[in-house]
Amino acid sequence: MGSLAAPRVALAETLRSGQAFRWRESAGWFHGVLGRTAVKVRQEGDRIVYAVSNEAVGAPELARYFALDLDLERVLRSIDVDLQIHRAIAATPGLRVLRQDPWETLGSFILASFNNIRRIEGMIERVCRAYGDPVAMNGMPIYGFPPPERLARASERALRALGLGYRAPYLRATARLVANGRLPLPQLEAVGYEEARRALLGCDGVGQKVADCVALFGCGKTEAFPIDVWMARALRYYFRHRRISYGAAREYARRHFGPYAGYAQQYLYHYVRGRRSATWS
DNA sequence: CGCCAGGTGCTGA
DNA sequence: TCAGCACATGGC
Repeated sequence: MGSLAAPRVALAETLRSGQAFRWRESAGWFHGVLGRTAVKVRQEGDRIVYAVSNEAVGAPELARYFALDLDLERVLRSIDVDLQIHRAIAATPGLRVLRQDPWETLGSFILASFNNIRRIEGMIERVCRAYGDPVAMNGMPIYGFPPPERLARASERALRALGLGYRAPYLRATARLVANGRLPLPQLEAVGYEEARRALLGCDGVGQKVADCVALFGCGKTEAFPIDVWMARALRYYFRHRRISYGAAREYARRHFGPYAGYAQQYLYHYVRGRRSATWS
């Protein structure tokens, strides 16, 4: 058991904000897996208390995962540029953008397309149980996200049997691309947003939105601004009835919010989704 | 039951 | 470049 300083973090909202799909809440703890390590976390005021199944994950790894090195106050000041985002920040001031494993993020968001979060969680859970490595903590079995080599060898039929639907061949094809080294995922953190985005767009089942999600949540590109149906609703605040292409909206957002547009995106997403039946005329 | 979900790929203008 | 369409599945 350990703990680390996490000033003004909103742990539960962050883990439930649709960027990670594997955290489960039970008896006051959030249980998850980082690599081959089972992890449970809980917020106590300005600290994150944690326990791990092995020493591969400790305070440095968790600080990185939760982006605790980032000065959130400064980031929020930089994106707080209009009334809508101001309200979104005020609603959940400790929301954070996680730094997740690029492969798990890529595979997960391929499954997430044109889907709902509840079902996404179930699909990923079944993929992990079928192909992932088991890790255990307190006798509770948890399975890690399968390495690309494992999914590259899975048959489309077997993946479909897990309820992945038409996304099964996409996941398999992209796993092959990564396993063959033709998509150098670990290198994408070091290149610029545009280059990372271009590389990701070469994957089967990856369009603009998924590429932006992976760039933001898995490659550290804080300027990435993924636009799903909820974000399209939030963007009506800026565009009203005007029809606007994905690319034009994304570029507007990057100019409007700056280098941390991705944080603005996460705040707006969480805010709009929380008011799902609100009147945005 | 019908509608919706953190969209993508393909086609035809 | 862009609109229109099919696509699996299950939650609500």
